[in-house]
Amino acid sequence: MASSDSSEPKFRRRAEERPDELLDAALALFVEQGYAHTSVAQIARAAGVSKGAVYLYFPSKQAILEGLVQRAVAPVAERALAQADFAQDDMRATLGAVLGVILAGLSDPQIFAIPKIVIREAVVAPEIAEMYRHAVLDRVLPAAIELIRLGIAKGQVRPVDPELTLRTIMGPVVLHLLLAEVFGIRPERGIALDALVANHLDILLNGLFIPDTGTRKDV
Amino acid sequence: MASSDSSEPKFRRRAEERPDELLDAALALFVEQGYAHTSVAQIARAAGVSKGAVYLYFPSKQAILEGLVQRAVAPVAERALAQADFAQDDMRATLGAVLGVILAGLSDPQIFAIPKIVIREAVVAPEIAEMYRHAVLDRVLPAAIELIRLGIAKGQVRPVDPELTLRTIMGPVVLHLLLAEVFGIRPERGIALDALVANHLDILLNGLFIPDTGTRKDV
Amino acid sequence: MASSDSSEPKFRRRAEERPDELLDAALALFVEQGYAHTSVAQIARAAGVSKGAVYLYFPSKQAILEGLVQRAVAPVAERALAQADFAQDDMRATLGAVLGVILAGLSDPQIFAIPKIVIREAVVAPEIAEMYRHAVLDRVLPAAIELIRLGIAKGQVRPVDPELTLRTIMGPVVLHLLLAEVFGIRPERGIALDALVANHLDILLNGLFIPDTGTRKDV
Amino acid sequence: MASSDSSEPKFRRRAEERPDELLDAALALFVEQGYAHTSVAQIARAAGVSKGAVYLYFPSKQAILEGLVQRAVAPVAERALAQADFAQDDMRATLGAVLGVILAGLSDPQIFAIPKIVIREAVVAPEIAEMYRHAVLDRVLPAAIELIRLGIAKGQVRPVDPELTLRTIMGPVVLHLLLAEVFGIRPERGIALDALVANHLDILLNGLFIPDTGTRKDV
DNA sequence: AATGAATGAGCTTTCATTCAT
DNA sequence: AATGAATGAAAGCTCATTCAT
Repeated sequence: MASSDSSEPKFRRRAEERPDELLDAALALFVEQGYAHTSVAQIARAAGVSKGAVYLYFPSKQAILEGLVQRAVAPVAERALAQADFAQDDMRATLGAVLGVILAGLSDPQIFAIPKIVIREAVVAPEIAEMYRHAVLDRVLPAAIELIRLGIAKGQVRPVDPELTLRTIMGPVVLHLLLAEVFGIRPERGIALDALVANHLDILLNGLFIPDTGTRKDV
Repeated sequence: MASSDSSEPKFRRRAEERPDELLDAALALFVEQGYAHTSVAQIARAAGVSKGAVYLYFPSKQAILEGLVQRAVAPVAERALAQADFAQDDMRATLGAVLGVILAGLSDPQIFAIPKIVIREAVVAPEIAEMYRHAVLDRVLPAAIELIRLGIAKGQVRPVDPELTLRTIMGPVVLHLLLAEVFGIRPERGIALDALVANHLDILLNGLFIPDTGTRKDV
Repeated sequence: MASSDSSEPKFRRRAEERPDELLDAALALFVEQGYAHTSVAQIARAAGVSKGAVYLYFPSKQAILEGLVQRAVAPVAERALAQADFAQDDMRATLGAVLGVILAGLSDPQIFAIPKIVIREAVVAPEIAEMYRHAVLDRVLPAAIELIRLGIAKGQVRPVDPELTLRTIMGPVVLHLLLAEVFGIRPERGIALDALVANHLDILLNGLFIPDTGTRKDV
Repeated sequence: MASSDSSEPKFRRRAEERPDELLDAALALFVEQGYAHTSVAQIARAAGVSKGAVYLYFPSKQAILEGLVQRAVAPVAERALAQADFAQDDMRATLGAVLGVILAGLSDPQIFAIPKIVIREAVVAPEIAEMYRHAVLDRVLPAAIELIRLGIAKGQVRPVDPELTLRTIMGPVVLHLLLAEVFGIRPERGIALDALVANHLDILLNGLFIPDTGTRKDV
């Protein structure tokens, strides 16, 4: 406006850091108490600001949740897509890698909290589920399905239904975390994600059953 | 207003059936709007009683939810355990039967609603998750695990980790329903539960991959 | 309730009187502080109930204002229309009667408060002005205009524009009250509504000016 | 702030014009949304300054409103008094001229907005009504009353009550604008201020009624 | 002279729960 | 056994005003 010195980044109070601080505070509270039972006042208090200040950065409580999803979502989508790219060589190695990345992501409670909250709120705030779907699922799932399809085309994977097989591949991970996080049901050795993946991959590779006639690959 | 609709005989209404009617009303509303966004007044109205009457049968709103879970939980446990009992003969047939029963149950929205609500409220009301766990999971899961263990012992199942393998068996079903119900993501042909189970069993039976050396059993 | 004596009007807590009590309390506060500066809590306190109880009878704060307008409006419209009916005989007597009724109504602060509030809120809540217009103005003004038209047809009134003349007839009353109520500007003798009407009618009857050539009716 | 002689070449913005720009912005917003529903932030934004800057020129939001009234008030009083001065010759012409000026003024929405706002806020901020009264009404009304008194003394006006007659003269204009601006009630031909004044003057000159014995002056 | 981040009191509204009837 | 009027403690959100920069 005036004339010259406008290019310098003004030392704004905390304007830069505040949104992230608020998201951090909100995430912790949402994880602990759920979205509905967390008040904006609590978030403000936890972030060390006044109630009104929250509305300087987010127009509504729901926008905080949306911001949370957005922030958590971008890196996951990036990483997952990256995995899909170098996927062309060995199907089995790729599968292990992808599952590993996803597990690593989801096993961070800070990140796993997001889909958990999204599932919680989906009934009542469908636009949040929608957002999550657009930002995560609609990117990751088709890529994964394509991967399976590719494996079939290359003769590495049996001619299964790619869409349904995706559920067979990913479902155990989801259930594992669901049982552990929501109901506190964990295998004896603890969450042991690597063991889960190993066991799961073993079955995917070799099937679950021992054939009646013994021409099958050993285990 | 007062004293008009006295056409109905002032027979005492069935106090016995009231709790069930209230649970029915509550379930429908919880499914549609979620627990938090359903008011006691709505439940009362839907059940055709006054707000105060609700508190004659349930000491609190949460008690309604608990009652709901209790009621839904018993038959499921019964049925699942029944399946596990006659399971000893053919592992593969049994697996198909068990998955079929579970799918049939969960694909009824009225029943699937219960675990969905439980997951929603578990964060804030751990005693509900606890109850569900005790009444359903702690009965069904060990039985299923035992089943797998038995299969291994009988030489029908490969020597996998039974606990983790349970997740491989059930996970796809859970994920399938989660994607469909929460995010509206369904395979092209619709929910198609039988197709899911068929594809899943196929993989469990034959593995996902085509072995490099082709001595594998045909399908 | 119990068994037989249901013909008796139940002694509901105060359900019958409450709305009126709330409106009374609201009116007093609106008059004193204006609509915007009166909180629902104040209304509740003034009516001797809890804040929540207000919402048992009115769905919103604005609904209270609307209820106020409705309640004040009906009798005024009735009375004014009644005046218009017996109007056929003597134009001048009728005019005095009508103005008298309106003045009597408006000079009751409880009633005058309503249009004052309506005018205040019209900018921001047009639906309130709309309601007032429908309920009062659209009934009273056309009737008055018709009265003037009739007087012209019967040769009692000079061939003036009825619509505009209505403003000449009623305007002084409105201005009188506006000056008195809003600015505290009153004639020396006080509000003196009868004196205002008398002076106004005198001018309407005899004109304001003395004609240059003196063939005019004496005063 | 800094040390003593810091001769910065920064171009000072026109601090002189700021208050007026703020008043312009505030007026436009007040007209559109009302005082209560206009935020200081909106005014600042509309005037192209920061929220904080507003408080450099006005100590409070209400002070803006007061400034608005002050600014609008002076010219009106000037003009009206000017009219009253050259009024001594012909009563009727003068009356027409004065009403014309007032109408012209009030029919400018920018100017009419001021008394409208004053009326709106008078209940809650009596000092604003007070100010308006002192600056406008207490100057204009006595002058007008004196004019009428003079007319009576000169034998041009019938011996009416000057104070009350003022209401007869001005009331129709006020009512006309009130009906039009607040309730959207306009004569068929539109606001037609000149027609209103013509019709009104006609009645003031010739009375409303046709005398029973017909010795009256023609029009 | 100017900014805009920050405050905090206050608003309307909702609702699980109580209790006089 | 049943009612529904009444309560009161939050909740989300707004905004005039202050003040560090």
